[in-house]
Amino acid sequence: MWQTIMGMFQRDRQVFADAEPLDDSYEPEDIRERDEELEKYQRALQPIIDNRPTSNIFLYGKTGTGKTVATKYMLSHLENDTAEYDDVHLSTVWVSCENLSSSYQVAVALVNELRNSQDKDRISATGYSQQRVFDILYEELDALGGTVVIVLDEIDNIGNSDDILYGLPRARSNGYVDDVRPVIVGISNDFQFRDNLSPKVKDTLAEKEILFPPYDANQLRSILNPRAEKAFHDDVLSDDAVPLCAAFAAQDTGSARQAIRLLREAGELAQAADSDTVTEEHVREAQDELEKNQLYEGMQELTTQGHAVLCALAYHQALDEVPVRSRDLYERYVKICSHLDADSVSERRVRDHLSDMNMLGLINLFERNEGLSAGRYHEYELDVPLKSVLEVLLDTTRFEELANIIQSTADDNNLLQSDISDY
DNA sequence: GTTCCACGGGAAACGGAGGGGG
DNA sequence: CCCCCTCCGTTTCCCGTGGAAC
Repeated sequence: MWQTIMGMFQRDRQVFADAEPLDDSYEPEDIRERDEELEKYQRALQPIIDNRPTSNIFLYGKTGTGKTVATKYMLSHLENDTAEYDDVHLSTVWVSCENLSSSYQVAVALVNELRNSQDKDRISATGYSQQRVFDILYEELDALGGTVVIVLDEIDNIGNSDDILYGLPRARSNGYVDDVRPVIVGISNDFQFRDNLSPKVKDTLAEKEILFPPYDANQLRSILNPRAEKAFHDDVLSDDAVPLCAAFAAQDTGSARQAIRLLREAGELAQAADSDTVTEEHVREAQDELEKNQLYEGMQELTTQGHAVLCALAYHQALDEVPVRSRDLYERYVKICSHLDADSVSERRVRDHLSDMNMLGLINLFERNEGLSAGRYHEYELDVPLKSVLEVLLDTTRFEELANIIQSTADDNNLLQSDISDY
């Protein structure tokens, strides 16, 4: 496989002039294909300049539709422009709720964000009561004064623990804060987030909504073109590279992020192959590569229980006993757990793990219904090559031995041959 | 139309690991 | 020291559902 090569790191021919425009954190100076949304956004923020009461603003749209980038753009303009007016005092706080699953955690993150900018001590993520954290938060906000724009990115992560959205807009009318006017900008990937909020929150949360629809292929091309021009040397990109990236991304998610990653990956593949141009073929390879990585990461991030369930399914796959119904899979799973000297979870919980893995695209599910006494049941099989599951399991502590057993079982049944060719 | 089954969503609760604060 | 807080994966219930067989 891998061998040391002399001059392994010698500089390749460069296809990239400046890869930064293809980075996730790159902020373009103009935002394309979002004129209507930006105009609405600007109107929604206007009252801040006019010193009028401002509604909270919610942006809805799937990932990669420009919500975050539009917000960064609007806020930096807003900050610049408020500097002109002495009577407008504006601060902004930005919290990404990506890993925060409750209002409590969001409140802690907000406090820490506010304190961080003033070099005060952070507070820990557990230990306080919720009300205590909210009180600390109100104190910090009050100390800032003026208008504070609070951006809660990926706010749908908090699910139905939405107290923070009740508390913040009412902080002033409830007398928790005196000198500060909070404006919440919520960014959500989930269109139904609003509908699932509790009724008391819906009542208090006067909001303006802005929808960010997915991009189509034409729009993605228009977004990619200026970045591609900056990122690559002249004449490196073949004419069909950008349109193909746009087409793939438009078909799948309509996400600009996906299109950009695809283009970067294609560039990296072309560079690695020491090619002068980035071709259609490189884009196709990049698409495969990214898909594979996503599945691989999905598998690695499973919990021990998830790995055990996956391992059980892999065993059935190696025995060529697929699709397998969950009750048979469960028996295998229990045996695997006792072999590993690990606790086994209930059948109900195993079904949850299976449905998680189905969501990740790791496994296939078939619904069967045999009526009267056989009833309704599901059957499962792997949706990724057995070989790649084994690769992950071999790398996972506690599972190496089992992975080897499964591997030799699969070898006996000649089930790995075809997988190698698809992979 | 009725009957039957496993599925899967939901709710409540648990327990042990994070950590307050007096 | 003790009693308080939240979090997470889980258990243990309950219940509505689809659809072939009766």
